[in-house]
Amino acid sequence: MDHKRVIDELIKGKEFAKQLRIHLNNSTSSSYEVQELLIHNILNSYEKSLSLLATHGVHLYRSTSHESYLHFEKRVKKMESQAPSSQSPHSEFSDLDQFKVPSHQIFSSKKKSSSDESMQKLKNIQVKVNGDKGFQEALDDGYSWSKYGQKDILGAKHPRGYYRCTSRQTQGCLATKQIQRVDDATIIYDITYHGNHTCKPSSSTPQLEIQNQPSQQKQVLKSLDIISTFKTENLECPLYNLPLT
DNA sequence: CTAATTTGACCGTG
DNA sequence: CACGGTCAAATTAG
Repeated sequence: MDHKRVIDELIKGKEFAKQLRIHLNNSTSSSYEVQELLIHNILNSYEKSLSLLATHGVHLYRSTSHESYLHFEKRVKKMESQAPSSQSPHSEFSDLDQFKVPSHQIFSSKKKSSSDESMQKLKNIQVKVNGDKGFQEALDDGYSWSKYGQKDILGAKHPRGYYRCTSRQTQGCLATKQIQRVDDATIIYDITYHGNHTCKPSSSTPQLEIQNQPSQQKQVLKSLDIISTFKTENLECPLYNLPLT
């Protein structure tokens, strides 16, 4: 249920913010990286919440770089102006019920549903990574991916890599992801997941998950190599009911 | 040798 | 028509 997910995300964000406050009040034991991680996670919670609210590809909110938090207010305004329908910029999230639209209704409200393919979920998951080890983990997140393309993106220094699940042939798994290095100084990769895996994770590397419980301190502190990897949720995808060749 | 990646062409979308 | 995503031939890795 999207309602619950949004609330979970916002709770996460709140917890991250609390942790950040603790870290800021205790500057001796707090590294810059941890602080940045917490900020990053807070923003991620917002982004996830917003993309949940912008349900089902009707409106997609994408963040493009870690600079997002530097221009956070600008971005918020932009997002608000892009936000669907009549939500006030200051609408409380406790008003979530107003966004709780049955999914079939959302689908039917889509203007051009050219094919079921356009219903595919898009998940923008920004993974911040330290060093080469982290890069490997960003590539190898529990599934096996094969690269099928690479593209230079206009403003970006680094090209974007396009990967698809290797079990596309065998299991018809249509999951896809993009990895883009965002910055030189702190090595950040923007990873966008499309669709869900219908296959099982094949790699020995377990998928990192962030639990839905509010207490995630250990998880956060553990993830200095992969600063944040969010669980690829099992959003149902109508595409997978289609016959596969 | 086969499998995976690279890379320019192609193509749809805004 | 430019940009971003995908295809597929060529090339490299295993």
